[in-house]
Amino acid sequence: MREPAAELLAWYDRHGRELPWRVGPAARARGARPDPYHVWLSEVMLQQTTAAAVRGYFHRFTTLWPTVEALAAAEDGRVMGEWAGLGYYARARNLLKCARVIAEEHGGRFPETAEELRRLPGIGPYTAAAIAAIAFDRPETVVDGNVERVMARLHDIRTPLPAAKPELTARAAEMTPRARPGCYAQAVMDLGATICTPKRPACGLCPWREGCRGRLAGTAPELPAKTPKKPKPVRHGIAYLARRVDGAWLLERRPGSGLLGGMLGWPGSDWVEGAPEPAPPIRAEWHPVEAEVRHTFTHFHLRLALVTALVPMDRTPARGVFVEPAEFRPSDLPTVMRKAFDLVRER
DNA sequence: AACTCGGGGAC
DNA sequence: GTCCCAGAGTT
Repeated sequence: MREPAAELLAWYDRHGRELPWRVGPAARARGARPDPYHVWLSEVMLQQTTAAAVRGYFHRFTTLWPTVEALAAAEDGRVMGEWAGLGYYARARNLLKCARVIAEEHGGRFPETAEELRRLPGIGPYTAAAIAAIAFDRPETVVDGNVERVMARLHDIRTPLPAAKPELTARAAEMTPRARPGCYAQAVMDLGATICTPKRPACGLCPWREGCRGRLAGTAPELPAKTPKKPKPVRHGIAYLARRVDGAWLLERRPGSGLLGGMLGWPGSDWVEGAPEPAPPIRAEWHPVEAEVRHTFTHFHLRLALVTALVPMDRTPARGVFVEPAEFRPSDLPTVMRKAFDLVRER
């Protein structure tokens, strides 16, 4: 049998997924390389996000902003609006920061080494290695959730995450080939996404089944072990959806850091575990809405009460700004805010 | 090392 | 409902 890396690359050439940010086998054979801008953009979008969710966003971003310079020149609110719904909004803020550093300090070209890439906003150990390997053919080792799972099973490593991370990284590095490191990185991740899945792995189809110690020991489906996570508390809040008589909606740009940072939203109370303190953003006759918005964030469940009001033209809000119907795009809202709008719009 | 930070699909 | 996902930044 061939080296494991060669075995996996052969599997990848036959079974690798076709994705918009990838260069296919035929083009690669002609010497084509992926655009580093596309690699970077896709890798940031793919952080903790499935390929299926990224597809449409990747297409819209590359259409609106074909180069990193074009993205660097975009307005913040426009980029945040296009990112709306994809989640983890710090990624979008750092995406813009990074684009502007690349445009202004690097002449519009991405650095080619993982070490240099790592210093840029929003590029951590994984993304730096991924860009260096995929875009610049550097023999870097990428370690994402897929690689951790594959390595834990292949080597039957039963230490729970995150403590097992250094060992998993070391194992992954040992196996990384000098040839085609970008393809190899994507191959391991494809293996994790399609064969070595979290539940019910398809070991019978796996190119590494012969040497897999986890499969032989019967531990594979349970690996990697993880330290138990805390239960999510329930927080409560009130959102105020004010409509002016001309149809404008009262919206607020959220602070540039923290939850939903930099995104557009409805003014409201703090979100707390007890009873929320009312905080109407404008003097008006508020009407409660029967239904509430339920939404789950990374570390808490939210139940959001909604109130609405119709306000006259001459009244000034204490918080937020009125946005005319012509310039209001519900798709600019993060999901929890869009849910609130959808509930109120129907009434 | 532990938290914070979204959203959707699979189960 | 829980778990997972091509993780990074902060404390």
